Order: sequence, then structure tokens, then C-alpha cells
Amino acid sequence: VIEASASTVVGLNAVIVAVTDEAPRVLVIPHDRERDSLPFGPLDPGRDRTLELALRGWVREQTGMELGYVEQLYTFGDRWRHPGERDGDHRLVTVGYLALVREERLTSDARWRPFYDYLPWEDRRDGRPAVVGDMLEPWLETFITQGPGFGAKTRGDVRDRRERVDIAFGMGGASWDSDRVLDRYELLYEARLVAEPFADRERPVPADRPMAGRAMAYDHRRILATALSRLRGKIRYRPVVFELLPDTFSLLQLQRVVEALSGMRLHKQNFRRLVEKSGLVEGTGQFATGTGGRPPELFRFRRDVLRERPSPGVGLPGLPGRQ
Amino acid sequence: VIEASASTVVGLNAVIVAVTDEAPRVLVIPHDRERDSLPFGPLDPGRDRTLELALRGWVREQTGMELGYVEQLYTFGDRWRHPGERDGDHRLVTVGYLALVREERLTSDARWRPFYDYLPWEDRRDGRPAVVGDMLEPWLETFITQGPGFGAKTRGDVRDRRERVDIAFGMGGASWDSDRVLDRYELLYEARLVAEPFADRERPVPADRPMAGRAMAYDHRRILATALSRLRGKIRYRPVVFELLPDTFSLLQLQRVVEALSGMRLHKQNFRRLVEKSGLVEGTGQFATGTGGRPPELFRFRRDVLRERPSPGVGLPGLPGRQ
DNA sequence: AGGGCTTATGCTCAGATTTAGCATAAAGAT
DNA sequence: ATCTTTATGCTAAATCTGAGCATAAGCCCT
Repeated sequence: VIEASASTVVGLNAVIVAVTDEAPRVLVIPHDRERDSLPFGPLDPGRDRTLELALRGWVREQTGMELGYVEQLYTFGDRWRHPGERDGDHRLVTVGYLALVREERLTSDARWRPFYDYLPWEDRRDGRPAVVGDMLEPWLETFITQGPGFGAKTRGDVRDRRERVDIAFGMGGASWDSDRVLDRYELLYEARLVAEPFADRERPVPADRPMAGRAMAYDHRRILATALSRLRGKIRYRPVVFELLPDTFSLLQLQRVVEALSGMRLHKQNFRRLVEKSGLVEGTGQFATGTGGRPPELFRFRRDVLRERPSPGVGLPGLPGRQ
Repeated sequence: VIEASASTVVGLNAVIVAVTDEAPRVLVIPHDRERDSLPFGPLDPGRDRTLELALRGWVREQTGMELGYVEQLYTFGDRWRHPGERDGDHRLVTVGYLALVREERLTSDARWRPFYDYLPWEDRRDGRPAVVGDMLEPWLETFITQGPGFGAKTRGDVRDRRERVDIAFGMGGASWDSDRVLDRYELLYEARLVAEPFADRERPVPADRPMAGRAMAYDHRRILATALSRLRGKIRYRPVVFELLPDTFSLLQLQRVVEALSGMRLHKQNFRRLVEKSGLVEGTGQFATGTGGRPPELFRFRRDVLRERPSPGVGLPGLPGRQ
């Protein structure tokens, strides 16, 4: 019953995340002078038993890394996503995966690169980053009134775009929702404030137009944005942060990782109170040394919390986790 | 660079949900005497521009229905999922979608069927359903101690299984997490308390073994469980319920839909207070008639709430939405 | 050894939210 | 008229949150 006028290939992308030095990092492969790509591998339909096993397999082969926590993100199947596909008689469908690891030495040509190199507007730990006020807001305003190209701009279109921009970027009185990473990236794509829409059309970037963040090859920055959206959402109701931490850690270490991922600063004492009360961690009775300051107690993740609470995660201010 | 020892076909499954008479229902196609399947359609790699457009297209063709809210769920790519694939030199990868609609008359051979026919243990609105105490708990206890087959059962295996069962089903003092729909189904699959593991191996169900819930063809019940998991999770932080309600509705109607989806009862006065304070709805000044009792005011969804709050959704008791 | 710096940790207080009910209002049914 | 049913207002107690004060316990420098 299935008739196809062309063939389909299924590929797998991995967003492999680690947090080091208070910066979330992603494993990327150099692609050309300015751009990187995510690690990519095919599904061998005749061999791999499951998609996830296929992914683990070629990540192991390519990087020597054994993935722990792995979660499926999203399947991207738009036509013409790959510039090379244009002529094509094959259709590429890719399944994106998120993997959380502790950073390790790399043997291949892959390298760790900060998430926020690609999505600088997402890091609000030191207040709203300069790029937002200096570049994004004025150019988004242009986008709202002018639209992406030079098509018709009815009053309704302008209102719609303003609403979408306000909601996504917390402008015009709306509040900033740290989870809307993907919405924001897609809006910037549509507004042509990132380089990818030009690359996708094989056009040069206009000289007068600034580009936000470091570009990636293909649609990989979209996949990256999807990963960060998912991770920020999930942190509140599943104990995923611990995948990124060593077995024992101080509460400040934990807080720094949560801050790095969520892109916002947290109140220290309240964070402590929340985490300790939540039952997510237990003290080990051991203390770290050489951290400069009073030595902190080391904690470990309490696996039992999964039994006790419906959706255990780390609370964020203004956005309480579900108790 | 991509070499395949067999070809891949991408298919699309739709979980189309409506809520009528306080029961969530799903659109299914009769498959054989006892089983239904989800609507299914192929991706035509040469034609359909996006996966979602492909889905909307064949749903329109097959059922005459125009989908509104559509969201991608998960991509299923395990080998040997389709019994017929065994011989096969093609690999089927399916992308599952969730669609929310208001129930309408059907013209095709598709029909609406209650969600909880397939997943009866998920409906706890009238307390724990009988099937849990009568059948699931005793047989899960057997599964914990004996394992799925007759393999080695070390002490560690038993402990692991007990922990997983306790967490998934809220047994042994653990609390019930309404979102863990998929975990529960997968555990029942592994414990062989649903018919699918037998069908997948083309074996008959042992006569002495009860089967929980109505089976579906292929792995469609797993997709259904994924859909309910997602929907239950999402209801708390995105205003998705309104996709299932008419334009104006009473607060009790809204509450009944939330209860139907979440499978639990809510405190009426508190639900009202929460919803009204959340800014999700606004009164219309109109009142319904003929509802038997004091006529309720009719409300409508306030689209502006998206601007005002980071993640607007309907609160659940014990599981407050994020404010 | 003591002062200053840093980080850790205990504690408090006011305000907001949540839970669980009580109580009244307004329809239709008997 | 009374009963039943649904809607809606209101409250007290318990809990949680946001913000900040204060002390503890290391290190570094002089």
C-alpha cells in the first residue's frame, strides 16, 4: 500500500550535552570555516535493532564515548532542509536525540563548544545580554512592521507578529519564559536574524544585516534549540541534572549547573531549602576542600526520591516544580 | 556516505483525541475481530513538504476531518515491530502525532472509542479501578518475583523490578504519578499482562493468563500510551484543554474535561479559584440553560494569557501548574 | 595571630498559595 | 413548597515562597 516516488533515508542526530565551568557545552564537529555540525549518523535499516541503539553505536565508533542518559527529541522531516537535497531523489528524515554526559577528553576531531555561542540570547545569568537590546530588539521591531520579505503587510499580520515576538522574547510587558528556546530561534529564522535562512537558500547574508549567534550547518541549530527547550522544561520535573554532575557534589555545584542550563540566577538560600526539602539529595558527611571559603558538604542524588514524589525535579523561582 | 542494506519507509500515525460525555476518546480503525488500529498513512518522500502536512493530508482524505491542534509525539523505529516485517527487506519507521479535536460525526469506517477501554488502569476518577486490585497487582507481584520468562532471577533483578513496578503503579507506598502512562504500559508489556507481546511473537495468549485492557494492532497501544502521557503532562503548562472544548463552556465542563484526561477527580471550588485566578478564561456574561441546577456562566478561553504568564495551564491538585 | 575575603549554612518574617470545607444562590423536578 | 442539583462566595489552617540577616568555617595576606 505504500508507494513512494522517491526513497527515504533516516538519519540520527545527537545533541550531547555536558556542563563544565558553569557553561553548558555541546559536542560538535567542525563543518567549514565558520560553522559546526552536530554529530550525525545513519540508521542502517538492515542492522540496527532500535533507533537508540543505532545512535549509541555510531557515537561510540566516532567519539569513543559511551552514552548514558539518552532521550529522543524530535523528528525533522521538512523537504529541502539539506541544501544538497534540492536536486535529490532521496528524502532525509532525521531523528534528534538528547544525551547528557559528564565532559571527557575527546580523541576525535569533535570538540566541546558552549551552547550559548549558538544561542547567546538565552543566557540571562548576568542580566539581559547585550545582543538583545543592541541588535535583536531593534531588528525584531523592523521584522514586526516590515515582515520577513517585502510581501503584503496587512494590519493583522503586524499584530500577529508583534504578539508572537512579545510572547517569545518577553517584550512589550510579556514575561520571559525560559523554556521557549525553540520559539525564539524559529522567530529569528523567520526574521532572518540568524544565518541559516540565507544558507538554506544559498544566498549571501546582506552586508548591513547583523546575525545573532554562531551559525551551525544544516538545521542543526534548530535541533540544538529543541534540545535546550526540552532540557529546561524537564529539569523541573525529572532529576536529569544529576546526569551532568559527578556522583557527589556540593549544593552550589548543583545550583551552578541548574543556572547554567536555565540561563538564570537563583537565590542561594532558597535553592538550598528547596533542594534539601525535596528529598532529591542526601548529605554524605564528607566535605570538599580547596574551594576557597568554608568547605561545603558533598551530597549525592537520592534514587529513592523517584518512589516518593510524582515528578521530582529542581525548582526554579517563579516556576515552582510540581511537588 | 549513507549505505543501507535495506530500504526504509516512513509512516505516520495519528492519535486523534476528543472528549465527549466525560470520556476521552480516540479515533480508531477496526483491524480484526478484537483489535483496532490507529489511523495510519505513509510519507510520500517525493511529494509531502513536511511530515505534519503529510499527516493532515491523509487524515483529510481518509476521514474528511480537518485537524486543528497537532503535535509530534515520538518516532518509533524498533525492528520487528510489525509482525509482517520479519521476512522483510524494508524497515518501517513511524512518527506518531497527537491531534486534539472536537468530536464530530464520522463518515468513514473509523470510529470513536474511549481511551480507557485500552488503558483501563489509567482512569482513577472513581477510585482505583477494579482491574488493578483484582488482576494487575497480583500478577505484577508474580512478575516481580518470577520475571518475564523463566530466565535467571537474581536478587538484584527482583529488587529492580519491584522498584520499577512500585514507581510506575504507585505501589508499596510510592505515590501515583498520573503522567507515567507509558512506563505503566511498557511494564505491562514486559510482564506480558497485555496481549501485544504475544501477538508480536505470533504466539497465543496462555489460557490461564488475564489480559489487561483492549489490545490494539501493531504497537499502536504504545503510541496511545505515549499520547496520554504527553497530554497529561502538557495540560498543566499549556492551554491545550481548550482545543477539546467548544468556544464557550462552563467551568464545570472544563473541569470534567481535565478530570477525564488526567484520570482523577478535582476539588470543585479550588479548581474554579485556580482557573479564574490564572487568567486562562473570561466570563461571557451569558449563562447556559437546561443543565439541571443553577445555570452556570459560560466562559471563553483568553488568548492573552499567553502574553502574561510563562507557562499557562490548568492546575492539578498536588501538582500545581507553574505559575 | 589577626583581619579580610570567600563560601556555607541556619534562621526569620511577611506575603502568597493551597487544601478542605461551610454556606448560600438559583434553577428544575416532584 | 420542598427537594435535588449545580453554581458560586468565602474562610481558616497549613504550607510554601521570596528576600534578607546573621553566623560559621575555611583560605590568604600581612
